[in-house]
Amino acid sequence: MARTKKQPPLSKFELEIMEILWKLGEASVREVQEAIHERKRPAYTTVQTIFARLEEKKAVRRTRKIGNAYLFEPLITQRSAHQRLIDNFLDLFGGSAEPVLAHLLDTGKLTLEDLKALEEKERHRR
Amino acid sequence: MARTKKQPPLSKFELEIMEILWKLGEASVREVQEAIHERKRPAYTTVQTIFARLEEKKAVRRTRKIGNAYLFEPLITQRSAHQRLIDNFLDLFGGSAEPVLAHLLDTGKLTLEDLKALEEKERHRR
DNA sequence: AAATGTCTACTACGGATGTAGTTTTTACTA
DNA sequence: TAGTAAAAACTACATCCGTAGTAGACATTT
Repeated sequence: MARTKKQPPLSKFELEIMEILWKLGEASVREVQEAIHERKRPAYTTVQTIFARLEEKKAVRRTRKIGNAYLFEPLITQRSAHQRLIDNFLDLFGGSAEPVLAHLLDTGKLTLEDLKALEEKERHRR
Repeated sequence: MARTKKQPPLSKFELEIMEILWKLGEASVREVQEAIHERKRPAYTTVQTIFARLEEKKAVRRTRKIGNAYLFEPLITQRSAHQRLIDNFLDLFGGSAEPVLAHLLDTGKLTLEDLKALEEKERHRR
């Protein structure tokens, strides 16, 4: 079958940028940079570099130019990116979710109540 | 309080080596290298390098020498390493497990039955 | 049009990681 | 004890990532 070119993974910071872009829909480097909480706001050119890398990775593309700045939009969905992240992570644990869940329960990160709530939601979803 | 020195994270490959070492308990570089399925078995010196890095990270230590080879043993538990991995991962999703779980359910990686089974186990565990 | 501000494009750099070659040491063997 | 095999120790290197500086282009404002 026609394989869709496999996307390279996004790094933590690249993902943060994408999260903002998914929220804004279309934005300039400046807008994204300023959307980052000032405590952790990196230099403008740092964000620019990330955009360049996201472009290479085909995760975003330039749409149009406003003044002398480009606007960008996502080329991948939040859902697919998250999916990829989760899959990669699960791979570390042999590919199945169960051991991870067990761990979450074991450490109290997930409670019986959480489980029940999820179950309820799941039941309604279908 | 007396802080226990924070361990640096383990990379994917470092973790794979650790998994083998946890299973073997105490082993030489050679033993670990040969325990890797030949399809993905790296050069002996590659494994050696990883052991050196794991030593730096205080994840393993040399115990004794057999012939001219050292034996190594884990200094950290599998549990703690997994915990760290999971925590780091959850950070990507805002620190809580719920969105990840939702995703797993959404994509069928986790079913209602899985949830119920987990719930049962959890109930018994306490 | 000249000055000023803002943006893009390019370059850089250190640490982490996967990967392995080369040199030196060590231990067993003939 | 000299030779050889195996391991240790050291060195190397490309790629990714976070981080940002600098030079040159372009747009907006006097």
